[in-house]
Amino acid sequence: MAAETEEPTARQQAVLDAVLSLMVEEGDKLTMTAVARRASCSKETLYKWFGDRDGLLAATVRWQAARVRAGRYDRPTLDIAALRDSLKGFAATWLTVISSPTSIALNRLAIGHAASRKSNLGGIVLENGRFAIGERLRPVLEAGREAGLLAFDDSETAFRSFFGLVGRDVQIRLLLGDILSLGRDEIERDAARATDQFLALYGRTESAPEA
Amino acid sequence: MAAETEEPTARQQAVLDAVLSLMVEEGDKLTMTAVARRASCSKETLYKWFGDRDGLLAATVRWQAARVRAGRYDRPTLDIAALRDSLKGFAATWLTVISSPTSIALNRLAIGHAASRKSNLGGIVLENGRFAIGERLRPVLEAGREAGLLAFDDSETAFRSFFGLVGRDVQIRLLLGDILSLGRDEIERDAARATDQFLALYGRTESAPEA
DNA sequence: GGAATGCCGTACCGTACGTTACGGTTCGGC
DNA sequence: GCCGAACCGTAACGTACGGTACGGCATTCC
Repeated sequence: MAAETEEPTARQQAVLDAVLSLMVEEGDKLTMTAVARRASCSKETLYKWFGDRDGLLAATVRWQAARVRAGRYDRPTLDIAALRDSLKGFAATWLTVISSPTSIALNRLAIGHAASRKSNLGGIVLENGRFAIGERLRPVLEAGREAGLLAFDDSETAFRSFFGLVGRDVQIRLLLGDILSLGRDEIERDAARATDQFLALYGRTESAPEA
Repeated sequence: MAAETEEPTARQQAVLDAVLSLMVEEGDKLTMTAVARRASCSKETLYKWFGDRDGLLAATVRWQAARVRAGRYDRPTLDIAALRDSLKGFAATWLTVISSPTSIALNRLAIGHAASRKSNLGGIVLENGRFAIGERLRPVLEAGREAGLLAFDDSETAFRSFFGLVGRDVQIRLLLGDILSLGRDEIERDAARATDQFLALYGRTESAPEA
């Protein structure tokens, strides 16, 4: 019922964190009874606060999304080094997010829910994941274009190529249960590689094939 | 119990097709009773043939995989035009597969199963999807390198970049329920773009940043 | 022709889980 | 000190579904 738009109370946040931890640890044992036990609250309270199971899950997704979105990025820059750093930072952040156990569990849940029709968790996850990062990266790309550092017709197309170069097969493999440990070093290296490749494709100083 | 390695009988194939159709149409209503009704067989037969629910699902995944794997590709080529065509063909095939309702439903199922531990459908899907196409593309890439058309240290790394340029955000968006219609024209265009970008990054005649 | 086998349809069983109900406890306001 | 509200813990209910059992029918084998 609540948590539709308003901020959840501290106690409710604790409950949602319990859902997240349970989701990560137990995977599919995400039963209302288990949540109540983990959060040390009664099922009656869960239903009073969140309406039903889907409401609880939706609130959990939103709660985690709000937490991830906390990361901020500075305004568009001008020289190529700053642009590269900015892109690399985005790439590293994105890789860190999608390889985190929380993200994996959350996406699995949302994808499972997308199979049925009700309560599109998938939409919420997309809105706060893939689309949110796209919206945040767009001004960077367009500033790069205005500064004569990048060349592209459509920023969305350019972003999607960047997205592909960064993520490659990582997310789908993790979601399907592949063991794919991404350490900090590996993420940094992959982020740098993806950024260099993107600049090779869309940078003004290099060859620039059109999309 | 059966269908572990041997080919399923015609009647069993009909059952597995029923599972697939039900999976695509109903999403999560994939109950044993529903399968039996759709396939006009008894539940007893289902359990006799496939052991339990997971066995049925595993057999279904294998059955669909065998069908997809039917597509064959000619041996490595030598000139740049043939290489480009070959890559473009792979890209278009891959996009067609991942955007098909069957693939979406199957991957959703496998991802949901990956949350729990038992019976890794995820492994089977990975093995017959992502990894199978990688193995098939590798000789093409290596032939291209030997012919002096491509430059890369590790064919796996090169392939993963190609994979990212082709798929981008398509699969995760579809899995999360985003409406993203990929027509034949769009697939052809995307495949061509991804191939050109890949060749720009790894082709010998262009700039070749190292991975 | 009769027995056996394979399979369909359906009824049945046990369990897990979402949801509700209720008794007991804590706590803020008067 | 008393009242009501909020909430915890747990019991109880209804249902959905995986899995099993059984009666009937068709086909095949002797």
